[in-house]
Amino acid sequence: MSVTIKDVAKRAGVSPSTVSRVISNHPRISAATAAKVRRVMEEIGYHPNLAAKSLVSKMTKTLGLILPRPAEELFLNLFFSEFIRGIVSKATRDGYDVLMTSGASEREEMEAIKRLVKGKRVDGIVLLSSRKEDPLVAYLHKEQFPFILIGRSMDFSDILSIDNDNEQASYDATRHLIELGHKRIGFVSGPPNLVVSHDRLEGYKRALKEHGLEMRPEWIVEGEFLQESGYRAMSYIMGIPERPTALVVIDDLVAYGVLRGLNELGYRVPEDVSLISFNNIAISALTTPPLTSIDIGIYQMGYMAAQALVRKVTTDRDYAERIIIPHRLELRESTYPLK
Amino acid sequence: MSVTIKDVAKRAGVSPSTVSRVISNHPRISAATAAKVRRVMEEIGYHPNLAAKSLVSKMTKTLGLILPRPAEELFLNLFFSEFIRGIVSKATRDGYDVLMTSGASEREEMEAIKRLVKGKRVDGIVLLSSRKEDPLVAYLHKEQFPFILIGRSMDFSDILSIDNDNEQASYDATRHLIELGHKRIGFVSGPPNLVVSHDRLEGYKRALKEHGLEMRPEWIVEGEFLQESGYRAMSYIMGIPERPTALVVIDDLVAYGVLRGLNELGYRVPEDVSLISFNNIAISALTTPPLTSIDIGIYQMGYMAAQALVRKVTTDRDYAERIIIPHRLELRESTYPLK
DNA sequence: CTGAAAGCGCTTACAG
DNA sequence: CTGAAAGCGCTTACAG
Repeated sequence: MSVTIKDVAKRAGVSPSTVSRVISNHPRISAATAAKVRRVMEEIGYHPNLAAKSLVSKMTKTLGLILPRPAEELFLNLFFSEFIRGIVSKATRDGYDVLMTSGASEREEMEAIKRLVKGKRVDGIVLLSSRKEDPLVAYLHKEQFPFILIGRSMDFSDILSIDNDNEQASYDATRHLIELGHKRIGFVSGPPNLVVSHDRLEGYKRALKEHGLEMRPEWIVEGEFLQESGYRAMSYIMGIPERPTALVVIDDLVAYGVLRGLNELGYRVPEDVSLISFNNIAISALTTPPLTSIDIGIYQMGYMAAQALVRKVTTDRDYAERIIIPHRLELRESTYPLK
Repeated sequence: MSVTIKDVAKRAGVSPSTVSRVISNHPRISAATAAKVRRVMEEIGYHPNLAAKSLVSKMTKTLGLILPRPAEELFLNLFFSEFIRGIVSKATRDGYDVLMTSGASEREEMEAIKRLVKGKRVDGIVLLSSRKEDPLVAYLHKEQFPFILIGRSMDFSDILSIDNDNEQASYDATRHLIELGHKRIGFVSGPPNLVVSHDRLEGYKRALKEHGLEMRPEWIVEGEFLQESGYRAMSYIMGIPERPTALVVIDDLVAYGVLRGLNELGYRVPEDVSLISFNNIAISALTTPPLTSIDIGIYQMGYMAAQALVRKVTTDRDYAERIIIPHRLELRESTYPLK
């Protein structure tokens, strides 16, 4: 009923094999034949059936993407679309589509991934999560299925991953405050079990140490990637006798909560407290005052992830690497020289 | 090399046909046979090859999603992830995956869609755009390929689509301001060629008319779905001798710009100007003051879109309908009784 | 440079 | 209730 390779062959007066070879640009096809076949394909509107193609070629030209579960999505949600755009742009450009699935629980997630892998649904997988002892990572690693991890694995060192240098980024953020003359600098962190929280905290500590500044445990608060978390941290941290004059905040959304908290307590930003945060999502330019933020190149991360995964999928050799996306300080009005 | 239906058959001592029937829950299979086959499948880790399955069944169990082009994405970007979540959740629950593609230009977009349709890559398509005279809509309509449009088509009345009642939503927003005692109410709109701008403007007009209030052309400003657009509108609209005391704004992000503009001009919200907007995206609760906004049920729209499309794909009969997602006023601090 | 044939891993009438 | 056979639309050694 729909147009197949046989219809083209018949009409062009060649065999199906030849049509197939024209499609795949086989070198040993005469220019004349190729031209004729192509003309016929155009005429009768032929499009290859991808299922048939992938059944025999074992390639799907598809990249799989596991959506983070709602509970974990909070952090990702705000730059998710940017990230997706990066992945899909590059994938499409390279001739790949992107297939998304999700699972409501860890078990469902695992089933979804098995379906993709065992069902030969995709050629490679992008993993947005980087939990400790992640079972998805362990599974894909064991199966030797091509995948790329966004973030950093704490369990395996030989997997393809893409990340920022979060330690250095946080060092740079802290140094920026130090250069403005701040001596008492606090850190509003995220969940302590996430690698990104850990790395950013380390960078902060190193910057203080290298500049001979004091680091007090009470200046460091852990929390969630939620604005409420930043909000709540303020009533605590601003009640300390020698309170910080500047804060490094794990994420823009958290910084937004910090901003609200400070406002309510009667502090002004940046006059009373300077604020620098991470991720540079859309809202950071929109707050009052606009937030100085470390841009982590979200779109680029998606784009590069697709690029690296396609390369891994198409080249034979074992390919494990850690790709680092550069960060950049976006200076806005929330940071201010200490008076 | 990978486990196929034949391996299962051999090991279970039945024919491949029988295994296939067990997988598809064919009614005339004895319970004993089914149990035995299932056990073997479990034992040797069998997963059906989806390409083979879809080659013969003509079903892909996949929904296609065309990403909006960057240029048009501005409006969608902020609730895009929410929408995707809705689609993917429901699709996954119904056993469908979601395939995303994009095209950098209109031509590329059309090619992408043809590839999905002709290549039998997906069973149905979700279209996020609803431009006037949209060639994608026209193509899918002509091909009779199952699809659902987010928004409203101006060209065809017989296509499956999902939308808000934007006219009524805007009526409700305006009436809210009227009930607070406002008499001079302005409207900050979006691009005039978008259906959504048109519908919301109409609702605003109807509310004013029904309540016997004056409607002045200079109180209506058209623009883009950008915060700069709202920002710029303020220097104009607040310079009018009899300026509005309240504004209906087409989108939260635009309202954010309005807020900034009013701040700079020395007006306070809501004391000097009340503000209500649409979409209730994440940032609307985070502004100062938080914005009263019409929630349009973005997640639900995605969820219902997937549901309706799956139904259309799985049922034979011709199925064209306009689904309306209810809206809801989320009252926050940007609207205020007129003093 | 091109064709005939086998096969990828499934499903589904047809027959029993 | 179950099996043998044909076929979905491609690709790819093999042979010429």
